[in-house]
Amino acid sequence: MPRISATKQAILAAALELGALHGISGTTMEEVAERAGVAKGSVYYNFASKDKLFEELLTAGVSSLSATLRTAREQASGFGAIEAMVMQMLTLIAENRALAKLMAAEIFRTDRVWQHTVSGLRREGVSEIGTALAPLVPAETPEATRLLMAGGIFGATLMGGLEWLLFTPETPVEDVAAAILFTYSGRLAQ
Amino acid sequence: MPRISATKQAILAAALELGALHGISGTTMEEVAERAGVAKGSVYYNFASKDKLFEELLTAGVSSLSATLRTAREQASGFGAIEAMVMQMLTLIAENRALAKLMAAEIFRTDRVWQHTVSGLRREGVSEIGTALAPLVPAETPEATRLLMAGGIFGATLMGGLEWLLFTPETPVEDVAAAILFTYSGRLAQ
DNA sequence: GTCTATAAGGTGATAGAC
DNA sequence: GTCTATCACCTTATAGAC
Repeated sequence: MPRISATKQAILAAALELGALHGISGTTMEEVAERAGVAKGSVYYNFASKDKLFEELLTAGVSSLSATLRTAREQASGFGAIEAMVMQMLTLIAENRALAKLMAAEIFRTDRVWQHTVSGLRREGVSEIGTALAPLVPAETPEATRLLMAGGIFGATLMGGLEWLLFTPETPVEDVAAAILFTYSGRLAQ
Repeated sequence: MPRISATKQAILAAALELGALHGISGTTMEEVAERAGVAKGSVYYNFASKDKLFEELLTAGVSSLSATLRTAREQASGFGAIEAMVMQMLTLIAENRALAKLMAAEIFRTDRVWQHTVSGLRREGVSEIGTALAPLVPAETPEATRLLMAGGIFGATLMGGLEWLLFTPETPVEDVAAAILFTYSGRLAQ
């Protein structure tokens, strides 16, 4: 017995697809209703407001990313943890392409009601990577510096992942991960 | 004698600040006019439409980034070119914080009239970095792989730069560049 | 639970006086 | 060149029938 009705699920799916396409501000509740195959009144029966609707979508995405990164980190050690996190994050992006686009567009917004939610995405993602970096950087490295590095790895994976899906989607995920990880091998700086 | 009137400049400045704060869709022409200290009619006298207004803003930003990266690349060689590009891109982001936020939010949009403009930002940025990478990667590396790496470096710098400005703006730009570049030293993977 | 109809307010854009 | 006034439309949200 699903605790989420078919209608609610259809609305969420419609909102996700449209939001990825036109952004959240660019998506209207009318369009969402039409795409979900229900009337606008039904959308408002299931979600109190447009903000609540998208917040639910984003919250689910944040949880999903956090859990994925944490699991990847715990299943490997040393630099292997970074490798696993990059790989798993790329897989997640590929599986939830629309959600990834939606979140990428919102990630630096500071004026939304769900700001806390999306900000949590970056913070949790970056801090998971930061934790994995701790044993890999010199002992005297300040935490802020480590978080900047983590932000860089997070950003590289996100940008690389979206570029991959937009321009060369036929490339296997392993190759994309390998390309990003190659930059950390030290062979560029030789 | 400026070829751009004071009014036009005030409107562009207002649109930039508001756009960085609320996004482009979230910014109204009424607000832009108010902040610029002119009437809405004057905004429309200077810009044919809201789209044209923001397109002008974004176009200027793209040119600026492209020029900066090209200059940085040409003034150094080998890995030094990557170092210079990261450093100059961070400097540019710091100097044009609002523009950087505006562009970051639009960079993966595919449905806007200025899509071509913003898409050009990423493409030109990534391809400049890709050019600098050519002598640094194994000879048999496909171009697509090299561009994925370049996208990663671009994404790392953008994300690192925005995190820097949002959370630890007192950190000197050199330290931020050093943190990002450290990840390419190979010392993480040892 | 889902629908239709409508309210209430905002938005991009234009006309025409000055 | 800049202003005020206004249009036509769109958007979120709600009321009430079924």
